[in-house]
Amino acid sequence: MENQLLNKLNKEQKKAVEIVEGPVMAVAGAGSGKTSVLTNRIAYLIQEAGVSPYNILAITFTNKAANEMKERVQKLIDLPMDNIWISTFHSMGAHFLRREIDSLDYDKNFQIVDDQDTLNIIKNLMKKHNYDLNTYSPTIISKLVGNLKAKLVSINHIDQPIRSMIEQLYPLYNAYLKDNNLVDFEDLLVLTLKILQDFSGILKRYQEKFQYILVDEFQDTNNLQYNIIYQLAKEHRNIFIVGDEDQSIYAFRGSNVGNIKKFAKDFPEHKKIILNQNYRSKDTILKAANSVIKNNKDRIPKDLFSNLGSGDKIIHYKANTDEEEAYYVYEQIRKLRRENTPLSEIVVLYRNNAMSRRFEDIFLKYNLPHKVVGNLSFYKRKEIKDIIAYLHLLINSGDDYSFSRVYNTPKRGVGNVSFANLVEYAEENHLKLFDCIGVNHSPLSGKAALEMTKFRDLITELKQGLETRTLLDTYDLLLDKSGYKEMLEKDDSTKDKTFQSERKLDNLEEFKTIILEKVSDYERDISNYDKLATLLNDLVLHVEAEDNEEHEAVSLMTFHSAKGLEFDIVFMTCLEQSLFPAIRNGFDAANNIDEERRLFYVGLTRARHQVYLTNCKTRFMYGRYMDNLDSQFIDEIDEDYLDKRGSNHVRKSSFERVHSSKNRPTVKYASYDTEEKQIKVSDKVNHKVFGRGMVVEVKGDLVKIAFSVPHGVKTLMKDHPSFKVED
DNA sequence: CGGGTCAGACTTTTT
DNA sequence: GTCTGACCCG
Repeated sequence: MENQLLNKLNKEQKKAVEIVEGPVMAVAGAGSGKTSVLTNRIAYLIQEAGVSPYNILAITFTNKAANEMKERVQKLIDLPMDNIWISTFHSMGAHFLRREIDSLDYDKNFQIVDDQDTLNIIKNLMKKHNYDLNTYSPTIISKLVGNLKAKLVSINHIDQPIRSMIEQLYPLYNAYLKDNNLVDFEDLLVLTLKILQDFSGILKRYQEKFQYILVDEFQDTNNLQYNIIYQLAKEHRNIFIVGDEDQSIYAFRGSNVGNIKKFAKDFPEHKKIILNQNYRSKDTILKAANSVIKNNKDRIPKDLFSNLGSGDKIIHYKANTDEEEAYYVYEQIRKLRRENTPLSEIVVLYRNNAMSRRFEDIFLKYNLPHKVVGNLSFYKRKEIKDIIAYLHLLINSGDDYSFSRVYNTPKRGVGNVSFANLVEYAEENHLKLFDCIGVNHSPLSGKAALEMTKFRDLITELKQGLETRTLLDTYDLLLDKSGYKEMLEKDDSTKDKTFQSERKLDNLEEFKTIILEKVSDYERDISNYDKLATLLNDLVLHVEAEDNEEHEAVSLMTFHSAKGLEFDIVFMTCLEQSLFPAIRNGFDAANNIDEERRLFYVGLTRARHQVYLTNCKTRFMYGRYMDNLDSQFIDEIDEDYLDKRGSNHVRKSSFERVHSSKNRPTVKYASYDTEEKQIKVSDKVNHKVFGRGMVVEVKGDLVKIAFSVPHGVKTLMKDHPSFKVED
């Protein structure tokens, strides 16, 4: 049967689904139906080719994508697919290690630590070994350690004196992890690869298991991930990769577009399929996007096209101030809403999270429903991490890392001195911290000893009662008896604090929902202990509980988080040189610009119907005013596809193109200012330092401006860049 | 030991 | 402008 799995696909897409055997590389442009291809291919493998789900490994970039893919495949076929592995690299690593890590002499119940934990561990190690935290930034050190581990950088490339300190610290860090049975995010990949490389028996087993491998977003894989895939696929060679070099936006965290070329070399017999018919955007948008992306060097030319009609030009609006920019966006959205565009089909994109505030303020002020996507993760909040640490202690009281996090949260009157004594005692006697409480010759005395004993008894009690209570009851009891809840409830010294405490209490309540949702996914007949252990494991990997709130609201997010999404209307905001492209002092400028350009391209290609580009002349940010040039990317869009609006159009002739070779941060005043407005009495101005004021006198080149208290009347040069006349 | 104050930072992000 | 973290003092 020429079946349903294929009949909605075009010729190239069909090919990508039907070639079952051997390596296949699909170059899939934005909006070319990549997800359909992947899901249909998995369904095809199972239903048509008769491959067992057990033999399939599909790797996606995020957990969200993995869940979506599972759902979509399940909709396509009737067969059960419980034992299929559709996951991210990291959760795959976690699964794999749970089964195989004992070959490296770790315990199978290892705990995964996240970046924040890593940073804390490194900070503590640095303190312990008397490194000055001001001379060496723990953040940078932990980044370097991570890079070192992922083999992104060799120790030889690190300059002295940091190099020798890392040479000392790196082994200590690894030893700390291993001693405490901890595994960091990097380890999930590093150790997986190590096992695959060092234990041929294990490798063979997994090669046999994963006879069919699919990898999404291949341009975002790093070298470690590539090698894992290579090891698994090199025998059966049924590997299917999808990628688009133009959408590679994660080089800053180690992804390597070069892996696409590497694949071509390692699997020379591969078939290549190019998907460049776009089913998302109007043609004007695609042409604009093509005109921008073609400026990238070392790129295989590829133009997207669509049959969805040409559509309207891209609108560029340049405002005077950031506030005005946000207001413009609001006004346009209001207009769109009147024309019946659903708010959920509108997105506002910005380069970094700090830029969301202006839009939030205005939207809030005018009551426009909106949601800010992906700011700070729920799981990174202090109260959540604390409570998770408590739960870890219930699983394993010898978890010194969790112990140090919460032994004195809430305050139990156990300070640094007592804790240091405890640590020393534990080290001398080769004991876990928890087991040093209440022993003979205890290192603790007085209040500290008493409080720690209570703490120990609480954990022990809850641990023993784990199977006799429901997990929720245990959780409630924990919040209650640990004093954590009380700490937040009584915390009312200032109004602001009360508000924050309430939010924290809310979050802790919300955590119950997560427990319920996650646990309901697990098999019924496993013990509470196992449920809790699995839950904690899932949480570190940020396996999100489903978000069911499909509010009718405008989305606000960074360009990065928009990847993989699509909207009718896209606002690309804050498009100013040095903000986007974001220019970071010094390194690797040329490559950076290319990556920034890809990010811009990703932004454009999110839109189905209409793109708005906005920016402003003077932006107030980080407590400073700055005047930047227009983003060079606006200028790279072919003029035919651009509609310039607002009183501040940039005249192209005077537009100073900023080439990558001379990219200095342009926190200076734009040279292409619009038609000179003659300043006159009663004009309102906005001054960098003095704020708003009004012109009271014009005399030759000088003006007198009245500012509000405490500044008063100032005499200034007429066209001094420190102030602007407001419209 | 804990609260209060002041200096410094401040892309992007998933796991 | 806002948050975090180091440090000082009661």
